[in-house]
Amino acid sequence: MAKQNDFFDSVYQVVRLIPEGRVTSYGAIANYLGAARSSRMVGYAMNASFNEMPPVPAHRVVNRNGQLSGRKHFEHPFKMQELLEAEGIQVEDDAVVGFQELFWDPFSLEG
DNA sequence: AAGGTGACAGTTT
DNA sequence: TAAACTGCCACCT
Repeated sequence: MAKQNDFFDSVYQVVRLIPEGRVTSYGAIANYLGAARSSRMVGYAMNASFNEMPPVPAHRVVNRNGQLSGRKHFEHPFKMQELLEAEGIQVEDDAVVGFQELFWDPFSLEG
């Protein structure tokens, strides 16, 4: 049994479940993992997500305000916005337009 | 081994 | 109202 105890790996699995054209927040992922207090770790995990396989759609993860807080950690500061726009998500002032509407909750999978 | 870091979030001033 | 502070905890050096 592979030890999937790693918090990061758990985060990656959830992030990969984010549908295209949708976004979620770090806190939502942490909450889904039962670690609502570890929301910072979620973002921290994304920093290492670039080395993960398959690649994790980190661009679909924003903070609770819908701001692209982690855009500076991408290849280019604007890469995150481009990826979002490529999926039909409008980004304005480094924030997702209609974030609340595009927000995707991991719990929506269960029902 | 111990301390510092940080792509957040909630609370307080 | 907005801005600033603290808590938080798994990973990294």
